[in-house]
Amino acid sequence: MVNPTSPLAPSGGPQRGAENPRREQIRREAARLFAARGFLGVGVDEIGRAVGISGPGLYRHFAGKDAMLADLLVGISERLLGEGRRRVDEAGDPQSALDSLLEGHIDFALDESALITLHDRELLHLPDGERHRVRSLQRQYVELWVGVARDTFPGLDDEARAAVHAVFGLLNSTPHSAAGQEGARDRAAMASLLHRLALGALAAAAHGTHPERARR
Amino acid sequence: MVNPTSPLAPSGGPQRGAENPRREQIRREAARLFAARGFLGVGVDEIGRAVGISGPGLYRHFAGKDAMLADLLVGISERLLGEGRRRVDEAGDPQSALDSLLEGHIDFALDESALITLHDRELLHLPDGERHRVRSLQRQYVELWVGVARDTFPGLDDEARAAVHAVFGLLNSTPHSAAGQEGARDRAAMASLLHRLALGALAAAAHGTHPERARR
DNA sequence: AGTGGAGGTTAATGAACGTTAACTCCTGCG
DNA sequence: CGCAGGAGTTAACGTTCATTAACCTCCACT
Repeated sequence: MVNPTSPLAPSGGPQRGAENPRREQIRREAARLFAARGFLGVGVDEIGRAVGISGPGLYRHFAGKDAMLADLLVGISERLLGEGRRRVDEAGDPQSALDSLLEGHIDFALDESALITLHDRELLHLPDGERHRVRSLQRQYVELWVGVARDTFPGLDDEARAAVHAVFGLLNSTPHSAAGQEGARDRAAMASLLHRLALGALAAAAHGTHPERARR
Repeated sequence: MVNPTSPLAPSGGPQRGAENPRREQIRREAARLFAARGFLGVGVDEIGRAVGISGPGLYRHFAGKDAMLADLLVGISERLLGEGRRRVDEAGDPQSALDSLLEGHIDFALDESALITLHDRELLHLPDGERHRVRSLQRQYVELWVGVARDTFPGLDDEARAAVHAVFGLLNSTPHSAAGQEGARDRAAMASLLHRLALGALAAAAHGTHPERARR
């Protein structure tokens, strides 16, 4: 038997999901359920039912419920950081680096809102080792943004880190408004709006100690 | 015996917490624990221990664990909406109404970060009746902001609601950054930063369909 | 043909947890 | 004095739930 904690495919393989379709299916359904009712609010039987097998059958693919959550959160964090670094490397100047970071994060928030929800909601339910790993990845991602934001807006000072956190809160708000009431505004309009909101926030933070009626 | 679901003090009394010190103590500790480990992650014994009584003794003050969460979330929502309405009524023009709304929400986010965390994290664990009530209050609060935001920034269109949601995400990010790493930046600086970020975001959203290099 | 392992199944186990029962203690009051 | 009832206590109950055990069934490959 194979130890499910170390999947067969070489870790960090090329693209995620190509390794084992059943594992990927479990990931998808577990993410959806965890986002909807919380990690502790979902039973393994329910996850099993969602993928067409029942309860303990999941243990052929994951070492346990914790391991599913860990897999999801580590995956998110690695994808965000990897994509982010790639985008910054490929950008010519700080401004386009920031635009690209925004675009990437917005795409992620819009396309994988379940994962974004888990990202900062369920971190506390991870076992210690995995939690520190995810925290470390998140920290590196924040630092990547802080550097780009400082280069783009030299006015940003020690406030940069807090401003970046706030912008993440802004961008990650989509699950709250999209899952909400009105008929789904189309993706492109939402992406554009989020982009403008975030840039406006950072620009205003860099400006001075007070808004000084900067509106028109 | 008194039915704990309907507290002795007339509902909607003048100021919260004056009614029964033990009840208020339970509220405080429960909020702290729920924010730290999630509603389902905290047992009643643990809440009891935190207030110096043990486990089932809580049932003399609340009808159940659900009722504690409901009390907290309804309380938050009512305070936010009530304060918000008061501030809008007292303001002369839309711009100062928006400033006042921002100030109130920022104060709340900075001073009661545990409650802010619960506000959008644990709504799904409420029983149906209470959940609809909280949702209704939250919706009214959003509408209050949307109206003021539209008056202040006439450029805001049907995007106003999504923009307001995003600004809430921004303002409510403080638990993530404050509980985080660096030495607690002092309250005033953080409040000012959040104020500028939020105003900058809304102003940028009102501008046009694209940022057009609006930075300097 | 046969075998071994991957991927399922159901039943059992053991712990955690919310809630209730039954009982005690203290205090204010007629 | 007596007693009602608010505030706690511990013990018991019933359920839920993650995990393990034991067993089964294909299928790939020698």
